[in-house]
Amino acid sequence: MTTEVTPSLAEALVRLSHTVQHVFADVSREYGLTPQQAHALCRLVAGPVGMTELSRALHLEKSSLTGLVDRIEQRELVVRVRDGADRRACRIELTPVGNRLAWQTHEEVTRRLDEKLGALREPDRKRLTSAVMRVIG
Amino acid sequence: MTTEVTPSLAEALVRLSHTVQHVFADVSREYGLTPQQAHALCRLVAGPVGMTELSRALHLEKSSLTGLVDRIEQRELVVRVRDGADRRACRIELTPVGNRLAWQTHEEVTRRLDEKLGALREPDRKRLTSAVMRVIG
DNA sequence: TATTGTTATACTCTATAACTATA
DNA sequence: TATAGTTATAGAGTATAACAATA
Repeated sequence: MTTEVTPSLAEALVRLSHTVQHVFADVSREYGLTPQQAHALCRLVAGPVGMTELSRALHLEKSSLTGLVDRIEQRELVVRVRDGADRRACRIELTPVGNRLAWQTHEEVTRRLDEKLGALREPDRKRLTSAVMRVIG
Repeated sequence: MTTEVTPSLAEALVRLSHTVQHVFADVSREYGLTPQQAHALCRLVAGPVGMTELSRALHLEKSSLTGLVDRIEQRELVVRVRDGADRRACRIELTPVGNRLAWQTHEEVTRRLDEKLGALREPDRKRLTSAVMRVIG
């Protein structure tokens, strides 16, 4: 007889995050991206940002981001656009190809997660979404 | 005027999982571990497993796991124990030090997430937990 | 002085392909 | 033949420290 213990919500969230990361990794890979590259591209869909802000969003040191952006820029998925007002700064912008790839990745990740959420009804989804939003601020 | 769009539940879960990863990375680091090492140690708390099974649990190629285990074994957080029955195989076991570190990491991650979950009332917690359980199977 | 971003360096993580030893 | 695990290799991700240019 197996003793099945219901985990705490926090524990469940840790496991969820690993599951989501695996889905994210699988999808990224199918589109020829590393998970980190895909994460950066998806963040840029919301609009161009500077290196400092992007590094904060991705929870990375700025110096770590330099190489990451170098590689996706070499693949022409993003461009560094010099800031007109502040000559130290730049904005990282998606190219049309990068934008398409970001959306495709995002859609496919969402689709696979939705599959797993299949049985949930709309009122429950709404409630859960707002609960999650409260947690992540 | 900003147009605030409510994300889908799947999108909210992706964002939540990034938040959890950041907490996990912070805590791991404070305990002198990489997130990957911490993940492996936490998985081993459930009991010793072979390389093949551990690589499946961590969503890694076996060959990637070899180095990861090498490094935590050098730090005496785990040991490779040869399997008596199958001389090709081994079980990865936590040492007492590794076990303590795994628990500490787990507890601290849980504590920080619980802080963020503070805003959530019990009915929401229960519903969210069961939705999350459905996703992670 | 503070901030933006890069470079240099050293490790860690990861996959692919080829391999050894055992089943 | 199939499975458990390793090695060799190459590339990507990451942090720290030091730096250049600009504010």
